[in-house]
Amino acid sequence: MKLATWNINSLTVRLPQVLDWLAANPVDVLALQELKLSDDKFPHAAFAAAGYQSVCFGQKTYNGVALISKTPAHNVVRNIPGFSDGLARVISATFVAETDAVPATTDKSSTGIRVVGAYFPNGQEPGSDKFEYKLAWLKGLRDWLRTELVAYPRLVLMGDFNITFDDADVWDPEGMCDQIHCTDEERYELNALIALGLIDAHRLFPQAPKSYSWWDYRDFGFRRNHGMRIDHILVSTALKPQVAACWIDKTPRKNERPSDHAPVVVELN
DNA sequence: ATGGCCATCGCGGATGGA
Repeated sequence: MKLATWNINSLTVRLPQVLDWLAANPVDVLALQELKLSDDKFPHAAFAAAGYQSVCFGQKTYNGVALISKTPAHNVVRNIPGFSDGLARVISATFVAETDAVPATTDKSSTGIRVVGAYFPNGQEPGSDKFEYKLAWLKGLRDWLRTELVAYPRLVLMGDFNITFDDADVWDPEGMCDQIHCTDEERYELNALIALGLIDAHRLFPQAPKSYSWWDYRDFGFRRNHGMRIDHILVSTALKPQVAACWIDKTPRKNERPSDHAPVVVELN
């Protein structure tokens, strides 16, 4: 089973690139972030024509998330139950791989994989109202995931986290020290998610140094590899033995009018 | 360097992103 996450920074602009990428990289589930469109504008038909189903949680202009999949999404949940949020940031569902097809009556929590696709708040600047919202949202996510992991031991949390783990995820650690995505408060919350029983799939494998998932549009950021690794795939401890590979696909960042983020992919046996 | 780029809304320039 292959899963991927990609912040596409407007599905209206990037739909052709997403379809091209899926054609070249068939995956079982693709989590998208920053759709920047409302549900009534979501291109279900275009994905269906490419052989994919889709469930979305859209929002006009900002945010918006979706799960694109080969097999149906079961038990779809939008946002974080228990955390009041007016923004469309999280969509979750259970998926059973085509090869693992089971009768419809079977409990999918035992054979399927629970996928949580999330667009974490940016936070803008430490100390700002948006930063406080980011920390509150992270706490809400953590409290909810603690019980989700009990209900769904086979769980993948993936998306645009807008947080780096440490200096290895940052092209300019000195310049970004205590800046947004790199503060101790954000990293504390990220490690608190890890402490729930989640593992960074990227670091289960040897990776090229300076592997990033986002590069600033300004100042030739991609060409100079001035980036950060802020898009992550975390797998639950129960899934860890099945993780076969994890990589960042920089190819679409070389497109014309690219998203500033690259897709991250994980392969499960 | 109070910046650079990009998307949105909407038609100028502010806001948000990261």
